[in-house]
Amino acid sequence: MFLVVATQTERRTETRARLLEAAAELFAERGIEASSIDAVAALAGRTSGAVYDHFGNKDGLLRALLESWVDDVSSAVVAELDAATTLDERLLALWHNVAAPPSGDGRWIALEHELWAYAVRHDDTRAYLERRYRAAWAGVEVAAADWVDHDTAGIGPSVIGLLLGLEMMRRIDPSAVTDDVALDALRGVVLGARSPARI
Amino acid sequence: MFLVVATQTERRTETRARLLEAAAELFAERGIEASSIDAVAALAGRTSGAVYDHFGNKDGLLRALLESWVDDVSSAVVAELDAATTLDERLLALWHNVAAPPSGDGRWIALEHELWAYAVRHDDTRAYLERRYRAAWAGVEVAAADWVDHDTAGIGPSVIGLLLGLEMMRRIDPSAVTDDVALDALRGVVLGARSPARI
DNA sequence: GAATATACATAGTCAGTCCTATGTTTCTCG
DNA sequence: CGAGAAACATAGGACTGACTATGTATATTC
Repeated sequence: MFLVVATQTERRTETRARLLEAAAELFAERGIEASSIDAVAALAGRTSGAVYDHFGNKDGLLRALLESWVDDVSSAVVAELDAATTLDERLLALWHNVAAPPSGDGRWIALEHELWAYAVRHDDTRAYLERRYRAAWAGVEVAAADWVDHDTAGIGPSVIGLLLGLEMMRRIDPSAVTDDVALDALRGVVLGARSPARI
Repeated sequence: MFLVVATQTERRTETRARLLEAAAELFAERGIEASSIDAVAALAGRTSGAVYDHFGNKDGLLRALLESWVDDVSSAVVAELDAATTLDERLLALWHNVAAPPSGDGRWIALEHELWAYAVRHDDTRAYLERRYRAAWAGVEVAAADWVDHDTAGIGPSVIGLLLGLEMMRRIDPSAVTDDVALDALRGVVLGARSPARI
């Protein structure tokens, strides 16, 4: 019951890819702790033995998934941002990448939430996620500096947090978070950042 | 090994309260699925038998916890909002109730996240959470209508989402989300809601 | 105050999970 | 082409968790 593939290296590479793909799918859909190694292996068309040979244990699988995944998303976002010219276009591009990701893989945001929930309870994963978010925050602040004419220092967490929070609300009731609602909120955070209260 | 309390009703009432308190504690700290019935019972000074006699199964325990919890938080928030007079004071009161809840129970936001994560995968709990959030959104919109002089329809999900999202970022790195950062973002969302882009 | 009901405790079942040890088939290399 | 290695598969151990069935001490009722 073995695949007949040209070389061992090819077979190993494909197995690794299938396992990571299956893990991403299941982790996003059912949650990390609720997904068993056997279920991941089965979805990949392999058995648990393959997982342990490749990743050692469940944590190794998660770690490998994160590594293979780091900037898939952010690079996709950057590409879309480059194509936009007005502020609203850019903000909408941001939101669409969260709410309705175009690039095949429409589950990354669910995986992001799952990862956050896992990380806040597991210190080593938390450290990893902290680096990741710091980079994302910095990326937002640098990009936003080109969009508006005031200081954008410190708005990274607000923008990323708003995007994730809006997605949470959208998962509760999609009709409550239209593009207009999201756009207004994002514009408010980016533009109103340092403006004094008007009331 | 039985408590000697006046009446059976009293004993039952106290046991129920202790079990719910323990469930809230563990669910918030370790997650719902990661908390065993035995652990909840042990923390409450009881055994699993008590849990099954009171709530039938684990889902019943969660359901009861939610019921007992519905507006504890929102009523606390409303009280603090009444004491505030300026917009910034109100927004800061909102944020502090999320970031550093004063009322004894500093875990409600973690429980809220845990509940959200659980609900998006369990339809019946999701239906419950939907009602809850709709009420919260409406509450925000009604309250905000008194704070600003423009239409606040539709900002409920943005404000709630921003609060939750900011708290997520704060859990990753507390120093990244200062009161000022949160206040700026909230002000932006509330004030800039329907204003046209200025750039 | 005996019979019954109540409020739990105790013991045990069954299924699921992570992981280890070992087997088997295919590939690789001299 | 034969020996060894590589890439998995298989079997099983040890544990945990939800849930059930039953036992027992306390309270209530007649």
